[in-house]
Amino acid sequence: MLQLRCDDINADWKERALGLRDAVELFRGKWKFVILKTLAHGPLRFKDLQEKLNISPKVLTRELRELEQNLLIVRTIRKMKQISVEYAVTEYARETKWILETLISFGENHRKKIKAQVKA
Amino acid sequence: MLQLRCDDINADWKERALGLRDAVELFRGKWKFVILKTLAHGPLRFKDLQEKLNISPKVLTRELRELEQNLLIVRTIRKMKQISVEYAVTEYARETKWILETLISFGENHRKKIKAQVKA
DNA sequence: CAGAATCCGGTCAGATACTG
DNA sequence: CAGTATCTGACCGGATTCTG
Repeated sequence: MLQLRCDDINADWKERALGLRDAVELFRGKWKFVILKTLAHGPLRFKDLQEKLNISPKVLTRELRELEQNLLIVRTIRKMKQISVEYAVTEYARETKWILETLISFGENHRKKIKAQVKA
Repeated sequence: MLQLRCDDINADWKERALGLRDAVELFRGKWKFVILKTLAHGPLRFKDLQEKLNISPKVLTRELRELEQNLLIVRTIRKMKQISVEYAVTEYARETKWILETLISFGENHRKKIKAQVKA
């Protein structure tokens, strides 16, 4: 929790900034969106993801953990001859699709605007 | 531009991921939202911002530059006895308010969901 | 005043090698 | 197979000092 000073009349939106950060962090970084999209076609194992995305195991592990903690994917272990771990998107992840779409279209428009400005 | 492999049927959303990144980066970090909110009350000089936010000059400079490049603020130099540089939010910044609000409320809901899950 | 330069500790993405 | 361990180099936020 951020410590606020007495003369700080902005306490309310400093709290709101935390909500913003949560949302931003959720889809931040190079991989989260890509992983979600890849799993949208159907569940995949660790190895499959690694090969499809060309990502190092350490990074993949961390990204998967974060997505799991945010309830966007589920991790299920299958005891075969060889251990197999399957990752799948959750219903909640599908419910978040709208905000992803919102962000993407906003981002694309924004990019256009910046480009136009640079030329002008 | 990302290089895509032949077997890659996902070229379209790899491009869309760029839009997402633009949007996410726009309000990322510790300061951008706070600066925008602070300037929403009216233009301020570098020094004012520095004192209000208790931020180091290097970081403040970088954040202001990024916001300026993204057309969210404008920088105007006033030649007084002492040089004075004023920063103000743009109309475009006001137009982006809706997406900030969207992200914030989504983030707050998400936070609640995660907390509830942890307890359960 | 507005910032640039420098130094710092921490985190991040990635490559690589190794383990149960 | 599904990761962990280790090391790297880049970047981030910050403190401090210096300059036009």
